[in-house]
Amino acid sequence: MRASRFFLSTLKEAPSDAELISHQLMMRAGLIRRLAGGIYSWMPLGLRVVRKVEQIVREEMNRAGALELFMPAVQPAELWQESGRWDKYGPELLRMKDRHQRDFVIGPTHEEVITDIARREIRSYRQLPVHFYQIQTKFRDEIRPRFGVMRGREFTMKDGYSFHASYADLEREYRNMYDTYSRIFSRLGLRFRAVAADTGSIGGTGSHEFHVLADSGEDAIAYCPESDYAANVELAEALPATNTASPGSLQAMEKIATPGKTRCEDVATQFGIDLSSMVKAIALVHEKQHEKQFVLLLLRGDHMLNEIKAQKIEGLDPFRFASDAEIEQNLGCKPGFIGPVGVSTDVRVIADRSVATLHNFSCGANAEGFHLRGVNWGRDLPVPSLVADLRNVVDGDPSPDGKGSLQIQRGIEVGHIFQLRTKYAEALKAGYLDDKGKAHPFEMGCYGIGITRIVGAAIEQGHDERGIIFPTAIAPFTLALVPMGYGRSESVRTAADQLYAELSAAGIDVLLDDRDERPGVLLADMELIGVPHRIVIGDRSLKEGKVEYQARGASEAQQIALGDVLNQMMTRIQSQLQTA
RNA sequence: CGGGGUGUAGCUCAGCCCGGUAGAGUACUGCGUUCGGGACGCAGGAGUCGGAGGUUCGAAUCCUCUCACCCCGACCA
Repeated sequence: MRASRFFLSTLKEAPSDAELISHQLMMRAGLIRRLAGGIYSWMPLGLRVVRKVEQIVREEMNRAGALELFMPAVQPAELWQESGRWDKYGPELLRMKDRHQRDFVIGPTHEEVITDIARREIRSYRQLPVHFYQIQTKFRDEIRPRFGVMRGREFTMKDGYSFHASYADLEREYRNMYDTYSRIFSRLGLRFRAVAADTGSIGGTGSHEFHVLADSGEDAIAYCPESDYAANVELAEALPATNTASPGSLQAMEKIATPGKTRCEDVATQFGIDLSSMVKAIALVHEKQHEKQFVLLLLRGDHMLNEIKAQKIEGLDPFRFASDAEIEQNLGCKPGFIGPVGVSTDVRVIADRSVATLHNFSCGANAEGFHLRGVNWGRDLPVPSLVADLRNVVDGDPSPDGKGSLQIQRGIEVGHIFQLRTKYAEALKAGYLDDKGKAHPFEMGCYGIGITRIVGAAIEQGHDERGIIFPTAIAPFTLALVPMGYGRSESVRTAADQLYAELSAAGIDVLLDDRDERPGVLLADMELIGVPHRIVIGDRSLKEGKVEYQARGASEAQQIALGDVLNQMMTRIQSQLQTA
């Protein structure tokens, strides 16, 4: 491609509403343009990246035996009502009516449609297993779309669904997909990690997420460097403390005035104690039909509540945070000073494992402006009715597999695989006949990859002060030819044209920057848009029959003889595109 | 949904407090010089001042309503 005939539209400054670095760079490089909140156009340059990602995904899915199809983005409400998600999905599901006032949705996912296809098409165990996938536009009406393409409302996703006659076969395909995904992200040139995940609202049992590692990631991953344990912190178990050291001497419980100190940090500072000997009480209300139960969850001051873990506690699902009025009514005190000491037996108290082993701790006194210190279980308050794992793991916690300690790293979720089992097959009555003529629901798996999010994630992972550094596999152009004075120097033009023809003929995605701009502009643009390989052609080195090569992100350029360019570039590029 | 903020040229922003008919940088067009790291000079084009209503002789500026976008909040004990 010649830059003079392409559409490069770079900006010196990013729009002020772009906060994430990848979003800013995508705007500056002219990869995307915003149409509405969370909705973006892919410009020609950006589309090239998307297509390369799609192509790799497609190749690996096909290689793994999955079959591509293409389902409608617009889906009738009936299917969603049948699966029960018309009511369950909430406002994220974009609904609309057609001219006959019939309800439709713009698909945020396609379990219903694919299951409908399967129940119509698949009758016999002999047709199984089968795995269908598509690369489609999805729409999820996020409350707060942000971060550009990373958390947009409209996005492209590869979603695949597999159907099996047995759980064992589903497990086989699940492992197959685990391996396929690992291969895909390796080929894309991304640093990633597969982690055990919560199955979330979609249901089912086994589940892994694939995260691109980046500090700006929205998810936290707990992993153990000494083993291969890795899980989303939502899921990672916080083990009970092992060092049940003797309490030493028990202090007397005292009530101390702490006016205005509503936060654990403030109280710990006043008391001159560590945050880890504070106990914070989180007031919840469990409400289900006529039941209404006021609950206090106890956590150490330095720990965070894990709502997913709490949800799983018997008798807590569903819960919500208590209102100020409910707190006063049950504890006789404003939030900020509440605690577990002296509460009515109507209040259910659940303690985190790390709280249950504390001695001489401090907490709210259930009196405005007062906290207690020197509190001890059994003496000052009853041992909690339930001790559970309620908190997020933190850096340095023991690994659940018992092999060392955990570290926390941030990641961007770009892939997710699920064992759905028979959830949708049962809801939509989709099944097959076995060799005895007996009917069974399908065992299903579902496998997603966020295609457009990958572009953002790759930039989060690869950039510097000059712009994007794309991995070779997904760069919009693989190699930039930058002539110094294309319009002025006959020899430069000849050499550039010849190299362009040669490299293009060899199948390399070359961008010849023949624009009539000053050298600084050309170089800056090629760096901004993230072309990983660059050859500068100028009269200076051309006199010695040489050009300059520099990898994006490398600190120095090197001279290459004109005749060696093709070979050297082929070798370099090929080595970076090696399949995992 | 609750709180805060911002809407002025394609982009970044000033002007608003204190009303007098719109500016800078960048980008764009033409000419000239320049040309291995986002050049310079001259000349130009470009804005319903988010929208509606009101106050006023006069509104980007003051008032009311409205729309859009952004940020924070859903971990607070």
